[in-house]
Amino acid sequence: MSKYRSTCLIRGDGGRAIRGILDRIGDKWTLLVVATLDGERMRFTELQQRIPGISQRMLTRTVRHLERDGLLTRTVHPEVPPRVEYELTATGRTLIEPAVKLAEWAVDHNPDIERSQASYDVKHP
Amino acid sequence: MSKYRSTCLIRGDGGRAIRGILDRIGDKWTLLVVATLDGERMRFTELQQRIPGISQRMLTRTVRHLERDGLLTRTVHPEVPPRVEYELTATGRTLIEPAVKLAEWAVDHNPDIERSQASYDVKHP
DNA sequence: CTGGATCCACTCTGATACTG
DNA sequence: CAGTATCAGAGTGGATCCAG
Repeated sequence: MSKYRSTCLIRGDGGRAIRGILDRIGDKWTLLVVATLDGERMRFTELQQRIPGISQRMLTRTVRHLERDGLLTRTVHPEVPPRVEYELTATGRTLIEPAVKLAEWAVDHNPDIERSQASYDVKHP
Repeated sequence: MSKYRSTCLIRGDGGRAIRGILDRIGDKWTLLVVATLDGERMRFTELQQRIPGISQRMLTRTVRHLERDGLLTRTVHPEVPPRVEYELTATGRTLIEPAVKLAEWAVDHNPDIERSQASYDVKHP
């Protein structure tokens, strides 16, 4: 038997809750944006510089989604040239803890997983 | 400042670790399969029945990926008709805890998020 | 500086039909 | 029973160009 009967939290309602959060953070950049904003207010360009590889388009899309979900605030300063600052909301900050748990799991088990993949691949040509 | 300086776990190496795990579990069915197998050995059809909406094709793909990653074992019994049983490995079981944390976060904050989305949508027609 | 608009390549998923 | 094969639709991400 399992120690985690709480898997009902994942399977409950046919998985709608977990599906919702994965739709939110399961994409390529969302968690990186959230982690980068952890504890700091930051403007668009700085955010882009701190996330290597993200394009303007994807950064725009990602912060828009996060703003819509209420996980960050977007502040436009009425200046020329424009200055826009992003900051996590209280709700957004609470996401960091479970996300870090997941990252810890990834770091801890990546070696095992990569070994398993390698051995699987030689057995299934 | 933030309580979670451990965000370096997410941002470290440019996000490769977190990207890896999201590629693994960020799809539509993987976490549901893992949660359904929690603590039980189960065969293909039973698994499919317990995960409403999953197609044969997607269940096959999902368990194959999980097998390759070493998160579950696939046991083929040499019988007719065939019987194939799936079971989480030790590594697979360790994934459940962080996944449940994420699901808890989703359940806790879904009301807030849905309210935020609704208010965002009326303001951005 | 911020980010909208467009185009394209690729992937993910589902439906359907077939098989040892 | 437990898959494989094929096809089509939707979504995602990247590159590029343009604008307030």
